[in-house]
Amino acid sequence: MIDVFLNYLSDKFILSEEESYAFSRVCTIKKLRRRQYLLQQGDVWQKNAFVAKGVLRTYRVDEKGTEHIMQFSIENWWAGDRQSYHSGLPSAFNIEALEDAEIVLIPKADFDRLEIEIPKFGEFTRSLLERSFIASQNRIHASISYSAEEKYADFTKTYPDITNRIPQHMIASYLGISPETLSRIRNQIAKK
Amino acid sequence: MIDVFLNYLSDKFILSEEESYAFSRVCTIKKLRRRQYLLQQGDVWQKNAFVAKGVLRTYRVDEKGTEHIMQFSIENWWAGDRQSYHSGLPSAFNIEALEDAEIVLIPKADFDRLEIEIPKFGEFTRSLLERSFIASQNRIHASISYSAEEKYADFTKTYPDITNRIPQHMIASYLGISPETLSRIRNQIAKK
DNA sequence: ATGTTTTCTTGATAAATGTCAAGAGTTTTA
DNA sequence: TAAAACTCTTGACATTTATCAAGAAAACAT
Repeated sequence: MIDVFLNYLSDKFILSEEESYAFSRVCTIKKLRRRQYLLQQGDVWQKNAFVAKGVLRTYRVDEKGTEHIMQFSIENWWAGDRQSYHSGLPSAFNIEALEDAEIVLIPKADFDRLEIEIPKFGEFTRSLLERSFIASQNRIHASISYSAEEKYADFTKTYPDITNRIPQHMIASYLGISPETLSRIRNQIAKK
Repeated sequence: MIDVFLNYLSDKFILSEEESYAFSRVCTIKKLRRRQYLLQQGDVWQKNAFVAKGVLRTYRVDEKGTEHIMQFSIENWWAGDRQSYHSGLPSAFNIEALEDAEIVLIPKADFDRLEIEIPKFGEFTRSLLERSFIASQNRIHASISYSAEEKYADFTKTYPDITNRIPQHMIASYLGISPETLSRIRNQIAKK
């Protein structure tokens, strides 16, 4: 499964054999069963997680016990909690596998070191962060501008690969609407 | 006004005199009157803008003509459009001064070069980006989890300096609620 | 200083969305 | 393979929020 990760990297920038080895040396594989947690609220997150297989959800639970999904991560995506990663404080998030999954883990210390030792890698993670930021700006725009129906249409268009792989009520949670409303929206669309 | 910018930088990392000079050489000052634009939809954004004085708003206009505010920028903050900056495509945003403002501008080419020539600066802009990303994650969390009243409480708590400096209906726009609803929420709060 | 524009409020009403509850269909688990 | 858990749908109703309209107050511009 480390191959999946090395292929991903070599697709993003030119990777020598030594560099490839430097990565493989610091990677560990974590296999998760469906419903199993990669991170639980209260734990400190000090690593980087690359999804080689499966689907994860990152979510928070509010005082009323309602879950709010911040992110889905599928193959070739990353998961984690940047806030806890940088602050060293306990995380407010849970990260859970929605399907059996295989995750490539790199400890923070190694990851941070490799970013410096392999400048192309540092540049890549920066551009990843830039794109993550832009994606989150787009999500904010959708959430303050769109109706529930428009939010759903935007989601399915932006993430077609995720749409059919996860329960509908989780898409509703991600969009900040109730599962019943989403069900009715889909019913409306089907009638058209 | 470049002093304000140089003070800001030297507060963030140790800045030698030569480095200080390197920055001042590439900066230009743009004075904006209230209502004047720093960026208009359709223009390509290829610079970095630091607010030395005043308040800016970054917003989009939808098909119905409704404005949606993505960001406010006050003294010691940055403004711009990262998407246009990196893609070279026309911006979907407008950036407008809400008060007379003074902006320090650095062309993209110079900025990108200084990030490399002065590694501490590159690290700083990266950490700025990390913090911007975390802030936008928090905004997403608020927007999918909170009621209109909670969103307003969260805003005033997170940005007390902005709250009293801009018209209420613009906070409503930023939060994705109608100005009437925000007015009623404030009325409720006042009664308690 | 005064006319103009902007901002905020309030009421009446409409529309969107949420909540609760029940049931059918599906998938998972033991 | 049967029971349990989960998922989705639908109806009835409640609540939240938006819209439209009008007027008062405040800020701005000449």
